[in-house]
Amino acid sequence: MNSKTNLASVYDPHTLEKEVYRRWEESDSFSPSGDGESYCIMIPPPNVTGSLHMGHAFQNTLMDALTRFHRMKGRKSLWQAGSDHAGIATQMVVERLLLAEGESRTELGREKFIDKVWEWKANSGGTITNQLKRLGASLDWSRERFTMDEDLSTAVREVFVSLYEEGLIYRGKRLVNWDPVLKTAISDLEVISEEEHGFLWHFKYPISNSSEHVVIATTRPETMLGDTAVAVHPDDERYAHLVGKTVILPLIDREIPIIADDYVDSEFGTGCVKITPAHDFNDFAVGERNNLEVINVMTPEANIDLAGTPYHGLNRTQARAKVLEDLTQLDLIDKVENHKYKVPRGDRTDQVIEPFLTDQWFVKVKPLAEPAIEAVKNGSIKFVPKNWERTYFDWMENIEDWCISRQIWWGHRIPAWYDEHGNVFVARSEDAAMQKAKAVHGDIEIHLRQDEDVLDTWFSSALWPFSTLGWPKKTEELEFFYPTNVLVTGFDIIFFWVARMIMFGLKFADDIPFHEVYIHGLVRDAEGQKMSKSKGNILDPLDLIDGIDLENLVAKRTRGLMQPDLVPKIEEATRKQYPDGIPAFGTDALRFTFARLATQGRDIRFDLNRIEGYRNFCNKLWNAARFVLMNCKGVRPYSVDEFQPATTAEKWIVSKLHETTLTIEQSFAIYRFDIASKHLYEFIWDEFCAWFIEIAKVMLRDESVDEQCKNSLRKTLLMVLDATVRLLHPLMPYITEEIWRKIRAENEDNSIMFQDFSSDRSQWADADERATEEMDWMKAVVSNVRNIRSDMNMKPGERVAAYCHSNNPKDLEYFQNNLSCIMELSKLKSLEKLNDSDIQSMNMSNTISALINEFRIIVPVQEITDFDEQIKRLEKDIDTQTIQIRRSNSKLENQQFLTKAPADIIDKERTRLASSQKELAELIARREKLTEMMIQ
RNA sequence: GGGUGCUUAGCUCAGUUGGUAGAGCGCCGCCCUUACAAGGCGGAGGUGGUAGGUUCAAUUCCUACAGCGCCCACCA
Repeated sequence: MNSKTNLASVYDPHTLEKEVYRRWEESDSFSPSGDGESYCIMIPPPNVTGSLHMGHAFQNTLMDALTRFHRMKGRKSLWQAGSDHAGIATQMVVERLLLAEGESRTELGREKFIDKVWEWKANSGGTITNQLKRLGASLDWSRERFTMDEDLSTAVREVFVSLYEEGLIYRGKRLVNWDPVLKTAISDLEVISEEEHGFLWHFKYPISNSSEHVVIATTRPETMLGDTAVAVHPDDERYAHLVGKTVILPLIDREIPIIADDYVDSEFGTGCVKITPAHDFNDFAVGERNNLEVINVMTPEANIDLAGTPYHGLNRTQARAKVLEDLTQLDLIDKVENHKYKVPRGDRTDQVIEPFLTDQWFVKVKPLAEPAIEAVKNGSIKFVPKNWERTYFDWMENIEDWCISRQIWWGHRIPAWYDEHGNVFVARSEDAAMQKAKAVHGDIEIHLRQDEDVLDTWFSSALWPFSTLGWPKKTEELEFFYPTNVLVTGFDIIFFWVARMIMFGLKFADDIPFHEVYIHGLVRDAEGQKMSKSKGNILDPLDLIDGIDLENLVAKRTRGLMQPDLVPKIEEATRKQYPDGIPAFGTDALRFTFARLATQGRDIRFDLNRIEGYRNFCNKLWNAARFVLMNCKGVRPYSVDEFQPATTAEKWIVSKLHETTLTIEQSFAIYRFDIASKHLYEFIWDEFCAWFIEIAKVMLRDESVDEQCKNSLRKTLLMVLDATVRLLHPLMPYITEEIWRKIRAENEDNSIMFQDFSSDRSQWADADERATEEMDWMKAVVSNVRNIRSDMNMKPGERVAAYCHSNNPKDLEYFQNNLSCIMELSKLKSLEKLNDSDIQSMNMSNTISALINEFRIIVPVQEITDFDEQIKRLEKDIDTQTIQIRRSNSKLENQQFLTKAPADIIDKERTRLASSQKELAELIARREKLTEMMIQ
């Protein structure tokens, strides 16, 4: 019996959490159940190569809280699990592993390499999903999906073919962002441009048949090998006479025209620009306008590809050096200036990206973007916080076609087949392509070759909200859960993912993919730095849950660094910051910390002090539960109907509970996890523990309190604890499950996960005003006595006698009702009520008194040693009140204020003035008293 | 260059229809009181980035400026 109803004496999250999660999983608690309205969240599928970082932990805590909240509210809830094949990232990981074993991707060949990737996925791909379980994530694992699953691949082909047939996917030779290390095209979004130091070189290009030359400026000397024109602004009078003439391109001796084009900024450099259409996006556009030749001078590796020249085979750096050297020899360098400019680098490789002319597949995005813009404009989809909508519009309204082909192997292969003549057949399968081919060629033998490229990973991600639910099949799940309720994600993938899901959802699933988009901030370290491996400031959420010793932490932070020379610095910083490693805080504390920090529109700084505080909060709750369970043995869990609070304190705590419940429900509805967690914390710690339990202790111990009343108290203790853990469950699933199961120990198999989040207790709110007034009065009396005690340096345990006086009937009633609580909570030996004549005759020297409304409480004191300090403190309070009175007076004397301010504000000001005056009188009296005592 | 966010107690941050400010941690003092020292009680600490404006009244609305940050953009 005891083991069943008692909680372990020490809060130990570690064993508790594993056991609880195991039970949930075994009882299949995460699948949608019940017959309520649908609630659905799609997990942003983590990369299959990933491991859980703080961002994931934060984001998934919020999603889990939402899912649990709505599940408890009775909705049939699905949190869809799954992961993303992450084309480039995964290919790089597996390639690196192969390399370590002495194998290479190219030697292995496409088929075998892909087999290797699947093999790797089977062995190591589940890391992050297992880590999510440690977070308490109630994802429906039975529905777990992978973007390369057969069903999802079918969806990808379906979408591709449909778009192609509609003319919204096309293939073409375009200048694209080319990563020369990966040797693939990447999208605009995958290019990160950062300002770097460089030079602006001024070259002299000789004018044909003339001794003159023009001076052009460039940051990329090596691309001059591919120049096909020099351009000036049409209105630039300095060069007007040159337009139409030609220059001889140095080193190559190619004759190229001088043209006029608006693109040129006359103010910049010399006002003459070299035009290299094959290696610059702007120049490409200029070339198209002016019918310039497009000369590619680079290989896919970004080496110079000019057979017969001395530059052939040189890489970019070498080529630049040689071009500069050769031009110097020819005295064609006019000058060199320092120059800051933006260098585009690939987000995966950090290598300089080249504009490169290749055949690629593109999505024509504008027609898709229009309805997607409209969906947000008309409020069908709401961003939270709303200001992200502007970011969304800015991008969507200026959207460029999306390059979706990638020259890698791991991914969805493009469903396009070519015959020997270069005809392309886009179809859902090779057979279907063959049929299309035969329709063209007749029934002859045709050899089809599938396109080598795969699709951008984000292409399949864009389908995630409906492909995971079975689309293109019309499944029940699709019907029931789509559109989903909310997407929880970071601002960094609004363009990559959110926008594309909206476009594709509207296009193919005939509806928006989600009603709301909750954008959360970035998790940074305690100093506000972005967490990154190379900074060595990464916190692993699992280390916060389980704890980690210093040596392991150092090892973890310094292992596998891209720049090994950073090791000593990182080690030193880590040893300094965590001399004792990181203690175990437990999942609930971590989750609560995230919730508490999740303020809107702001990044969050993760500070260990914060999580420690919330670990303490878990401990507080744990011990409060222990107290309740210990004192309520044999008390049957109440039902709402039979609940009838007997005492004022009960009425008060129940109305507080009701108030808290409402706040939390409202907060969840607007994604204010910070507000919800704040109110939970305050209710539990400052109301339930600090006052109600303390009152209950007094009354349960008080022999004059009858048994019926005590039983009512016990029921209320249990009832409030029960209700509280349910309110807390979405944020702290483990500890609340454990406590709740002890409360409801009669039913082993049940889980808090499926209990009502809150019952309708609105009828209890009626009790609150009276009860709250009385409780506030009692708290004020106790606080005042405590204050006097502390000021007078009385020992906390020392019982003192006290007296009180009031002629107000209400005070006297409250006094009667709360006598034992006041005495116990303020550690009084006695509390004698004085009448008017007692007060008159009483020797008030050596006493300190306080006034609560009209209720005066008088505490005799001895042995005051620090009069000066006490008087100084009083004088400060006197000053404060004096200033307040002056301020109130000046307001109340201001005719403008009296005529223009609303009546309630004026009343409030009058009340404030009155209470300040009363307070001031008290303070002055106390000061007089002290002065008097000091003189004695 | 365009956009956007932030600037409130030592630190990290709250403050939703304008009525002069709160929390956690830290700090100071007293306590191991039978749920909890991962605790209890009490306390100190803020000219709300700067300068104007609107208003009886501004942390809250408007303008300008400063500092920090982020996003977007084709200036060689």
